[in-house]
Amino acid sequence: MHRVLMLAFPVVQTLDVVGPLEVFAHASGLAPASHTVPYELTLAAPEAGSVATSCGVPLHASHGFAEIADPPDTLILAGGPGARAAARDPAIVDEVRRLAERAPRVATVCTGAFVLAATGLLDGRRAVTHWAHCRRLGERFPAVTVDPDAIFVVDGKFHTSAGVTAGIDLALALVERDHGRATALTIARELVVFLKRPGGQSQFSDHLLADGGEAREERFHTLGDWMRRHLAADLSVEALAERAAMSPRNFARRFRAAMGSTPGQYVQRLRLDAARRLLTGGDAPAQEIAALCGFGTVETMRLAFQRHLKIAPRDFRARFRPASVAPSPDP
DNA sequence: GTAACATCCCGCCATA
DNA sequence: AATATGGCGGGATGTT
Repeated sequence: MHRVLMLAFPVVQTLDVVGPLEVFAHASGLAPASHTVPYELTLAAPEAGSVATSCGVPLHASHGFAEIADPPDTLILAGGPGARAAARDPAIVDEVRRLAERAPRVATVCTGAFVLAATGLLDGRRAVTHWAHCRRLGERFPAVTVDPDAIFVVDGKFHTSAGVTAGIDLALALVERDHGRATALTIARELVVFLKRPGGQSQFSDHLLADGGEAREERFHTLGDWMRRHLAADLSVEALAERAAMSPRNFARRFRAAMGSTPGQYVQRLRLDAARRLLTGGDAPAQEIAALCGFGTVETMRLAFQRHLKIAPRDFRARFRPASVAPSPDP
């Protein structure tokens, strides 16, 4: 059993936390062996109560770092709003160093690189972080060589990655090393389609986590959280604007600036996300799933799947259902 | 597959 | 003067 531990500072529902974890979670679901699961996932945060496990992957949440006795096989440091602050907290940095020194493999996503750099373990090594923070990383940690153009950088056992999609790429690379190219490609096929438009240009790109969202735009992130839990509600721009006490025009504009995608795109993504989890995670009828996720009809859901994933919900369920539930997997 | 219909969302500009 | 906001038009996109 390969243990993967992700540390987040703190956990919010951001893609740099969920994305890489989902890669490993799907790898677990695709395990051909019947008894062993290739990855055991744990998510931890420095403050009790800040762990969110609602992202649809099986997580064993633990609070605080000090109680984690044994270093994992792979240690991942997530980025996000609190990462740069965590890098200034000596207690947190000490705990991270203790784990990172002994873990055979260490990876960072986005601004998670700041925490790793603060431990001193990156001194004399090459690294990368989110493009908007590369300069700051180099200034704050002069002993680290920052490569601003890289998507992800591997130096010894240390892996650093740029933005959100880069974190997913990095996780895929680790899975590929562990289980081969075929497994990694199968996972990529499922995940990557969510991040690309049919034409190939990036739809939900790195600036989802761009700097602006550190505290000033907190309201949009909490709204996004509410939306995730109320997919069947009216999530039109007009309704959301009213909830945020803004005019529709201004709401749409500022939502885009804060979240990196337009309200409509964001809603669509949340609904597809929830639907594909319900499809692969249980056997509820499509009609029920469509209703739960806020698709007016099963036909609407079908079109949305077809448009964004190039596959019908029925086929999606058949293809990605975990091995333990599948009738008979064919090679 | 098509068509009618609804909603989204971005540029432009006036206003605060 | 400079910036944020709100209304409008209408092509693009999504829904039924």
